[in-house]
Amino acid sequence: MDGVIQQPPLRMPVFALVDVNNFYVSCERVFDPKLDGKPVVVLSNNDGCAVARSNEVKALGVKMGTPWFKMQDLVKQHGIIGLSSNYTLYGDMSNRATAILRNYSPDIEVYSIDESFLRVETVAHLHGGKVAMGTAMKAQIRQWTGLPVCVGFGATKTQAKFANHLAKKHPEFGGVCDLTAMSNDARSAWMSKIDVGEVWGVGPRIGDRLNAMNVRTVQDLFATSPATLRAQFGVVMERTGNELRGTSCLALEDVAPAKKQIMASRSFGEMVTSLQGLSEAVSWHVDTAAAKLREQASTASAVYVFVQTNRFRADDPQYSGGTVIPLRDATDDTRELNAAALCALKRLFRPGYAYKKCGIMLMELSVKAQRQQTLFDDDQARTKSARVMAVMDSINRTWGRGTLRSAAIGNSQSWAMRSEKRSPRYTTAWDELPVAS
DNA sequence: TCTGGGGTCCTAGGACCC
DNA sequence: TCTGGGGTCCTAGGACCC
Repeated sequence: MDGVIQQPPLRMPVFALVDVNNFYVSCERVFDPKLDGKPVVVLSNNDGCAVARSNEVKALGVKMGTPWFKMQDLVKQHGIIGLSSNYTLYGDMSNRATAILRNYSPDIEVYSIDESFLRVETVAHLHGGKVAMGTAMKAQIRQWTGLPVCVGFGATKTQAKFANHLAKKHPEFGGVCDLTAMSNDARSAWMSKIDVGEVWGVGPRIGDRLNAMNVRTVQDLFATSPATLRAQFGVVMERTGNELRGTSCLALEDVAPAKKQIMASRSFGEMVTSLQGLSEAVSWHVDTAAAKLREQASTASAVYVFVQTNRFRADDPQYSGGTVIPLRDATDDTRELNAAALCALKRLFRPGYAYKKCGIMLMELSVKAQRQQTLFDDDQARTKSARVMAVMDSINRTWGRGTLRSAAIGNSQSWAMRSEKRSPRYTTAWDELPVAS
């Protein structure tokens, strides 16, 4: 009607969860089609554990986190292919998939490297409905990046997660499942078939306790009263139950909140026994974490450092320790953070141990622009520090991390992690581009 | 020989204050 | 012999997520 402002109808929220199947393995397969149909695992740093498994490997019963050396029998029997993780490649592929999703809905939360939530209630009709929209996203991501995804729709994030699980595990959905379009009977039937441990927010511990209460399936949890969940498990599980029943409690976080702490740590490729070796590794971690700190325009007021021996070698003498150094002034200067970290390390270090791992955490972060001035502030020094850091970040952005780094890190890096089976950085390094022949 | 790394939130309990 | 009540802040530990 002319002259009348039409109020949009109030719509209940609808969330979509788009998730790449076996993400790391799928990235590898995009560039090496010979991996298709073969059992493939991608290994954690140091080529330690399986962190991604192809369906063929899952079918062999290999669990997430299984150490590579413990699956050598299966590797020989079934020809499992193990690849070192290539986070540069995965990060770039993730950005490409996310860019496509942004064209479908402006309300998007990039939840992890391989999953995004979207609010779709105001845009799904543009694509002919939710399932049609999901199918279109799936096809476009496949065509433009080569990655396979599944899509789940629900009235809440927890429901969307569940719908995504159905889409992934049950071929009859064709990779796209809309829980909001199901009849109550159909929904309960599916929920009755799935283990309660699959619900988002139910981990191994709570899963066991729920089982002990005879809550075994998703439907059982659906039917458990909020009061019971509150009394037995607390507010988080109460919320999970409400979400499962369709009351949205978890909002879409379309702007990522700044991190409250930033951590960097690694196991060593070889054991480290000297203070010098540990110092180099700690400085390396400070470089990494401080770059992230500046990226989110924060400063840190404390640095935590920890060291550990190899807890899996029961016969070796064991030692682990950590300590926090508070800083007088909040800072984002790598050099100041590093000085504090090395001071902490000197306190922690005990000779005579074979160290396996160390790490640092930047804590008590605050927004740089709101930094508290202190009595002894030296503005000139601050400005100079900011310039040095800006140059360092800019060089490292262009030429790759570690191009310009603290001298404290050294060049030998005997502690560096193993990564012997890494694929090329096909999309981000000129000299590693794929070649068509 | 070989066992990942990076986060968040909640709760309970103690210290301390008035 | 009797021994308050309410509140905040901090920390450690436990649970979860990918």
